[in-house]
Amino acid sequence: MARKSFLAGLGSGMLKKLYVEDALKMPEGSEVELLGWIRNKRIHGGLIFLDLRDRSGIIQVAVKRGVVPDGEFEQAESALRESAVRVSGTVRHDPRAPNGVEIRCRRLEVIGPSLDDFPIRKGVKVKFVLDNRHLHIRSPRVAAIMKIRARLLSAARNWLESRGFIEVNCPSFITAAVEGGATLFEIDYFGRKAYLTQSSQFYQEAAIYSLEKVYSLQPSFRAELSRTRRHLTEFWHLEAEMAYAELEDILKVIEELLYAMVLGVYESSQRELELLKLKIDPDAAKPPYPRISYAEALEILDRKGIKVRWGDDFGADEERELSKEFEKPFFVTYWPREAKAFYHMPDRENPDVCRNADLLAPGGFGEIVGGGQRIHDYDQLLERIRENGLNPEDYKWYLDLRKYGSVPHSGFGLGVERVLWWLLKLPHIRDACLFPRTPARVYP
RNA sequence: GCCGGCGUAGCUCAGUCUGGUGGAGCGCCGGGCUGUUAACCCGGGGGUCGGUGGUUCGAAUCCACCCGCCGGCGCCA
Repeated sequence: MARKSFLAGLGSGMLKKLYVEDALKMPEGSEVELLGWIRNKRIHGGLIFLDLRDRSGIIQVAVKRGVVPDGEFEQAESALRESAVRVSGTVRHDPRAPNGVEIRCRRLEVIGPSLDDFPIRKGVKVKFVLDNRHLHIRSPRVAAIMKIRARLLSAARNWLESRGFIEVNCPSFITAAVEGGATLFEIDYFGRKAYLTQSSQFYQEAAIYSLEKVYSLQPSFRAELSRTRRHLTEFWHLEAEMAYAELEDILKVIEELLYAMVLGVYESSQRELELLKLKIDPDAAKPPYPRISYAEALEILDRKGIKVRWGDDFGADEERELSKEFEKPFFVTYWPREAKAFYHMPDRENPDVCRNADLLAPGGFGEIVGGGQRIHDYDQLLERIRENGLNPEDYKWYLDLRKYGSVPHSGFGLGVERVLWWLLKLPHIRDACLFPRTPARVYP
């Protein structure tokens, strides 16, 4: 990398060379220059303590009158929280400093002053934090979650690529529902009705006839007025589809992938997990995962005194109770036809159930992945579309896929924020997003 | 969509039951302070009490409607 960056014209080398976490590890007496933000400040007359934050951590900077030029001392005195500063000085190992290390400042420059008192501080309420999310994301906790999120996705991509899946990018504007009509965001597409996609599944099913094993990672949109800690209106959807694959094949992909994601976070993010006061046990996500059928799930619930009518989906209570029975994520397989979407493949022996599965996380977190085998026969798919009261015209191109060399295939969709929510035991799924979108919130 | 809660200073809240000139802590501003850890001490400014209408001599407070957000359910990843 060229040291003379495009920023060089702005001044004496703005390019950042050192992060706080590195400075914390440097030997006594090292000369350093740090660029960051003032997280907090304590003034004692001729001595000021700054807590300097950057993306990697926080370090105390001691600014003494007489040691730094007077003008710079006064700048430090008047700088409000979250002012951006450049400081240079000497690393001192001092037990009086937090973490035992501080910078004795010799030069200080306010690069970007805070024009107002920074509104985010400890003790603010949920509404205020969410209204000021654009400022709140500066907190070390949010930064840690976002770093982990990036590594989780990176691990997922690496694993899928290593298994021969090819990434595809699918449209977000669509004309027909994948799941059902009620949950689509309708938009005006130059006078025509269009919708925001709720899944890329159908496009991936098309793509397997070209690329055989594909995946995509992009947002899906659900116009559900769901006020719960596990719903977003916009969420990142990791979906994959494989040609020549039946139910059990895709279940193996799901469990291996999830394990790779958990392992990826475990191996890359100990610092962040520590900051979040979390311990991850990768063995608790190690395949194989238990597989219970929908029918078996009903029996378990029945033994616990919870009656579910055959054909009904599980509610929040049922999922929670069921997930208490398992230490690892577990599959609930072979759902009744009437509980699931039309494209799921009915089972050969028992056509009342589908060859599909939901993956539920233990500890009451509920569904994080849904998937299964798709109908690949033209007539069977047409029949199921009609049975569901849908118009085959709306699914013309999707049906077309069954007319030219159709093969058994399976796929799944994984909710990225759901996985993070479960893995990091977050209080709310919105904590897994930089700027969450919920029914009541599209700002900031 | 349904059930519940909340809305008073920049923030966190008290005051509402029982109507009578709006308060505290923190932040901010001014002063002091050379080892703090959410520093501390002294002083100061700061409000359409979510909105509209009503009752009343008088409404943050009582009534009606509306708006916004939070928690849960249903639905889903």
